[in-house]
Amino acid sequence: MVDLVRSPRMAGALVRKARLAQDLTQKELAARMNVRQATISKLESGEPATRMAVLFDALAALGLELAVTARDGKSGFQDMF
Amino acid sequence: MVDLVRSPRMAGALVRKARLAQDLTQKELAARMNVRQATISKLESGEPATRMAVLFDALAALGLELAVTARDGKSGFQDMF
DNA sequence: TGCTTTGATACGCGATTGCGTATTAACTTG
DNA sequence: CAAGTTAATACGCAATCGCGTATCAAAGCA
Repeated sequence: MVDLVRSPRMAGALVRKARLAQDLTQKELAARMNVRQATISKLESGEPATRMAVLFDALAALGLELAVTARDGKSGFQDMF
Repeated sequence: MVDLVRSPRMAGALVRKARLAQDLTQKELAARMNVRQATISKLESGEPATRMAVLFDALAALGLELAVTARDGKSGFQDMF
């Protein structure tokens, strides 16, 4: 299951999905990142003005990371093999 | 060549690399995204407080997108095959 | 040697962030 | 049912965004 992330909304949805999959509350995730629960709430809601750092911190706290791919798949992951 | 993006700095470096690979100036990329050249400059410098939307817009303007992967590679792209 | 292009940086501005703290609605559960 | 949990939302605050506009050094080129 590869999740594409093309927008703040998709990023928020993904963070929420990953958080729930790991049985974490917003408060617990927030604690790991040293941010407030309210910040997680906004991040998950897809707030476009959320700071980039918050997203990366959340992904790191969830054991995830992002990889860049070309939109048409013409390059990028090809090079893995 | 798989580019991992784990931080604002990596994101900035990647945007710059992709932009230059496409022979674009900061001004041209900025025009495509309807932001100022100065905003691109800050994005590429790795400013952590840059808005998420700016990053996604830049990637879209460059024909790129992000895919989520687990940090240990235990899941995610495995599912592609 | 100029002239242009590129990218970093600045000022004032309005908007919005995340913070600390707190409240509240919707659930869950004993 | 009462108590607790979870997540959305709010207020005042300091900080910083991106905007419009602009400047300037470095580099490229005529």
